[in-house]
Amino acid sequence: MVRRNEEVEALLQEYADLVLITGGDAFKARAYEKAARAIGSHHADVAGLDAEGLREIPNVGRSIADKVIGYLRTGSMPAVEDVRAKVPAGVRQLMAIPTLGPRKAMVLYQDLHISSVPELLDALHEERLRDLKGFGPKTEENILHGIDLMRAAGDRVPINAAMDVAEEIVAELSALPGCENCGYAGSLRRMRETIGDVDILVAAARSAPFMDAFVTLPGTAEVIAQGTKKTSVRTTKGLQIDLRVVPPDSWGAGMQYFTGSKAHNIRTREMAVHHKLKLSEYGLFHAKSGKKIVSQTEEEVYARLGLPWIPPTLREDRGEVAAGLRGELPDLVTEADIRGDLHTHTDLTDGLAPLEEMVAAAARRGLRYYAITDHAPDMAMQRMTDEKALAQRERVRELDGRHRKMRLLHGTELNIGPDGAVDWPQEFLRGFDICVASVHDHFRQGRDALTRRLVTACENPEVNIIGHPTTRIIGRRPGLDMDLDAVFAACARTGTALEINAHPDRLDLSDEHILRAKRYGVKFAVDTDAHAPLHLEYLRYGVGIAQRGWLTADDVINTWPLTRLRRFLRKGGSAATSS
DNA sequence: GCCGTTTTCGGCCCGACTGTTTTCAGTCG
Repeated sequence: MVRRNEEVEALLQEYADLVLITGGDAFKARAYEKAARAIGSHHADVAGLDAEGLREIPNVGRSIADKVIGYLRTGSMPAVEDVRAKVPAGVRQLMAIPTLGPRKAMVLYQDLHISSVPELLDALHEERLRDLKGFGPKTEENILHGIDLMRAAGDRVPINAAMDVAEEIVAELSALPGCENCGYAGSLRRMRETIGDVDILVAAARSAPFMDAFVTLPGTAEVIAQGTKKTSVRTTKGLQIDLRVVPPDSWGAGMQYFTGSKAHNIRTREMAVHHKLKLSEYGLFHAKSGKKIVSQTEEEVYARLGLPWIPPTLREDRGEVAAGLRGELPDLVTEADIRGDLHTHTDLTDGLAPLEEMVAAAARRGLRYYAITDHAPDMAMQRMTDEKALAQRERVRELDGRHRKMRLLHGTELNIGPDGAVDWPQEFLRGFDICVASVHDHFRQGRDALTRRLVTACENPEVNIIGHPTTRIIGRRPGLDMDLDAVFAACARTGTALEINAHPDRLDLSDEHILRAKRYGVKFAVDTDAHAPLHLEYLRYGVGIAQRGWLTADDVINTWPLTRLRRFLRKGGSAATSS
């Protein structure tokens, strides 16, 4: 079963938002936010905890523990229901618009009775916001821009949300008698950064039992269509899921077809036509006789077209077919290749778990090395100091060696200031094993200044990795406007790696940027940026994006043995060219 | 509402930026 933590997290976060919208105590809202975050990233399923167990989660006290227990028992939380009755759900949706917070959302609702994004757009076009206190022309512009950003993300969901649902359904359907094969296909299998709808494929002689089970799964809000070959539902969270059942011997052709992409399928079908064949979801057939040739596995289908099996993450019609024909498909990096995580946090700054817990979780995942990179002092809210960093280093050195197979690196995530300088003087930086450097503020400096800023950071001899290089937040904040080619060139020249941040809301760099950067000879680091042990699992999404960027293990520094990695970390050493 | 080598009350991640004001509220990280 899916953990109930996410649903409890969402509920507590909603309550926190509603407290703010209704002008309640900001500290109380903050308390609920912190509890929501802690529960969402707690390792154990809250459904299995009693009040005492819940209170062991940091930032969960008596009041919230009791509310959660009540909710898990009855399916409702009265405090939330009360405040929901006062504020329409749409008002909270307004807060999803960047630059629109709880106060402005409340003003819009109270003064203009606006409680949805379309109503807000109408009001904007009718210039009804002009008279509101605190709303000027720039506010209008920012709101319009924010709505555009949200629209661009459309109804797509982050990949981890889709993955959780898909894996749950695959597990359920796989357990049914008669299931020969079951898996997810579509953009999820291709590891796109966001997912529009989830495609599940089953191979079975009879489809009815699967269709019946599918529509009655918990979480199904609406059955959009139900047939013998295809059934579609919408979940309570609004995600559409299509289930297709194919005959057992059509499994391979079905997976190939439903995995896509559309452009890749057009390319492969053209090749079939060229060979006087016809490719469909049921198999590869002789065009004239209609006689089936192959259909059981993807490998067979590709082989009959003269191609090696093409990894799903490459199936975007970006040259994978031509590369396959030439026998030049890259040997893609896999999750198993990753030996270490080079960007992680603890509760010394904004992480949720103590150093010891993060390290233990990393060791359990079988990592061979692990870097702790808490925030640096220039991010004022994190309250980092020299003393804290040094004390942490001492603790890291003590812990190092306790996990026999995993070495620890002590690092930091520096802030790249407006001029490209970072938090600490060089001498202090030299004490770290590894330095990630990231942009956390001044996002709108202008293209030239931003480019110079990143290039300057690369040129710092102590900076090893540029963290979340564009700083985009998917669906919320566009990437920095800078000359990426200049930055990529600077990384290659200085021996600075670019991060592929695996957090599902970031996935930064994106696949297209990776493809571009690789041409400069840049090296990459696939990191989780974990703020809790559970986040270490995000690695798979980072690896997915790396694969979509055609990266091999050699391109990714945290697949390397530690000795080679250490050489790379001494910038100017020869590691970047040797292998 | 949570929390405690400043403890059971009184703090709570702090500072900067933006856009609106004309001294500051709201938003963000």
